[in-house]
Amino acid sequence: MATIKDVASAAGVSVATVSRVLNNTAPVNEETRQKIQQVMEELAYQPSMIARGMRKQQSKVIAIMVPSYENPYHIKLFKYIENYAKEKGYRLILVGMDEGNNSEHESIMDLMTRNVDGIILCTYRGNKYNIKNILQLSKRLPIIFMDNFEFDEAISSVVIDGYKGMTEVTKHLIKLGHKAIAYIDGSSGYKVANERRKGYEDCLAKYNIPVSQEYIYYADYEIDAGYEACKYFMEECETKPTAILAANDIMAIGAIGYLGEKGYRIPQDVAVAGFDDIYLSKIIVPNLTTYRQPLNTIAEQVVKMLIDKINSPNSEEKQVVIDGELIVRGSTDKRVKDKMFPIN
Amino acid sequence: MATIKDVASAAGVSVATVSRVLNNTAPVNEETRQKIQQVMEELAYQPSMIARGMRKQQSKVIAIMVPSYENPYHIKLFKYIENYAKEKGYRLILVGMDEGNNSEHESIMDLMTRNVDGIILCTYRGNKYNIKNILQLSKRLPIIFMDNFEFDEAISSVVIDGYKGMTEVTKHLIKLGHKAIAYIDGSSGYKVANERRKGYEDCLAKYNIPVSQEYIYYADYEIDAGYEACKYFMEECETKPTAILAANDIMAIGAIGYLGEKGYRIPQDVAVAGFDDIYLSKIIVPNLTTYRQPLNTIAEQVVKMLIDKINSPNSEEKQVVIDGELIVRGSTDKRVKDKMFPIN
DNA sequence: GTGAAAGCGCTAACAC
DNA sequence: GTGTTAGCGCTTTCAC
Repeated sequence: MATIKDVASAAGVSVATVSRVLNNTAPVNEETRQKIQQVMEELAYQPSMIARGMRKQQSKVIAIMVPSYENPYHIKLFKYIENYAKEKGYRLILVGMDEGNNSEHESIMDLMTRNVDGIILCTYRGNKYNIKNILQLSKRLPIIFMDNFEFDEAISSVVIDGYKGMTEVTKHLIKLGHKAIAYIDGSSGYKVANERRKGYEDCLAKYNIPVSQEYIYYADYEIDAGYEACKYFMEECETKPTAILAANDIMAIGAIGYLGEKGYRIPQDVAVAGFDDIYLSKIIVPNLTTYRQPLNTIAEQVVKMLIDKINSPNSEEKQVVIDGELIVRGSTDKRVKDKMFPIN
Repeated sequence: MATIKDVASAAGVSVATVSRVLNNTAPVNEETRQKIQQVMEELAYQPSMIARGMRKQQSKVIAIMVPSYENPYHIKLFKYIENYAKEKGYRLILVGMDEGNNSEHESIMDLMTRNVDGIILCTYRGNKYNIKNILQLSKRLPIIFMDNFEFDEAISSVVIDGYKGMTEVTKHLIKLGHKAIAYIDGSSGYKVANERRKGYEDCLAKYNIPVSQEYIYYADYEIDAGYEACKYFMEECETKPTAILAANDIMAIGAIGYLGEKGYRIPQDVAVAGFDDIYLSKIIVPNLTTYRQPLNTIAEQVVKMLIDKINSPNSEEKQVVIDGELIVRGSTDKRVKDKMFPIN
């Protein structure tokens, strides 16, 4: 790779001048500029982002940390965020937290040694001690949380309104006549999961349906857990539920897998609903009723907030809550026909 | 972030000595070493990878370029490769080529400005002109191709034996009694796609089944195309096929989506098979017959080859071909029962 | 309008 | 066994 020095000497000017035309940072004689540009062409010169970053102490890259690569929800989110970030001149790097034993804290430190300008933290699953640590880090490195876990201190976050969303889905099930509605919880103990479950519980209560602990299975957002949860409901519960609601789509799909294997009809025997609206919801048969997260809006918002924070580190922290939308499909309402195409 | 200079002055030594204990590059007095390590602890010092990379002209990061983020196949591959790379001290960055109009060439240039040490090119879809360009780049930056497109020159690549694989799947269908077997092609024109299709064609020929152009639909590896292809076969072909074979799983799943919508029974009315064995194959009902790519082996191989190439840039290029395995499931053989769990 | 030079954080000669 | 120094490729004062 040609360096700025190569360009300078080939053009018979100093590196400073080359830098000036590169960055439009000071007026340069038109002729000289032409000459320099021409040389840059010839040498196929590309400025080293590394050197530039080192000098300016910023890299124009941001990282997004997700719990795992397996859930299409996060991959899709990554894609949207990458698009918005690109528009603003930032590259994105994806960090999955499922493999190895790296804690969020370690990963963030690692990212800092690579000069990332900011981080989008998509799920925090560490312990209380680590939370303190991360909050500490967030004083030095802009971080936007997408997990609204309970804090003493204010942090910047953008989340969907899980309480409201789950209330809507539950209501939908109740309106359909269900009373025995089981719930597959997410990673219990964190606010996102708690909020969603509370939406379910409060909605039941509102319609005078008792909330039974037997009908709540504490899982981890993964597909296999959805399968296991459903197995538990159908094989262990005194009265089998007529509807199963999961804290995310992927677990709902696990549940559908179990029901399919055992020959239950969906939704006639058991209705199933999820949360997220990943594309699998339209692939699975029957199509999955769910609560759509407007990923595009979320992505736009989160990128905007992060970049604002990068540009003015001392601006105050703010919380943004975004609304989703109930999507009714065949897994709860048999009148709705499956319609896969187009998927996107 | 504390710098090496901070550590040095806090420990009362020179930066060189600190660097020595950091890299174990020369003997250091035990007491001094202790002192330095203690100071590093206190300051939570982490060496800047950027500065180190700048100095050593290498970043310890490799990039993997994939056609899109939508196909779980590539995401899974990314995950495996990331694991092996991590073992060797490399970080991975993921670059999807589907959005925006960046060519492979531009993306590679961009990556070079960020000092990536090597690239895994998972699919090449540019034109002939660009191929020359990329081959040129591969002289300066180690690249391993996972697409075995036709070249004059030798390049390093690791690919699965698509010809053999597709032959096996086709044979399986024929053994089941099918004669009207339609084929959904991948991105036609590239060797991977051509090889797979040829496997299908040659196998038909071997069993004296005429190869009909009507039964070949040229698609693009995406799910929607699989749906469209199937629609074409079932609505336009004079004699409807009794089996549909797709160049990858995601298209097979698109086809299943169409068949499901229209009420065809699988495999009784139409059998469907794919290629890859992504996890969706076990989620879809009925489970998909496919040809399993041993991603773990592939990942290990590709990382090894890339790192070898990084370490000795002038070693000769080599091609590695890996075998897969036919996986028979309910989408072709109704005796095989669906079994989703565990998914991984 | 342009050049010389310092410096971002690190490693590696080279000297002692 | 340790310190001094040059330099990776760039940006940015500060002179002129």
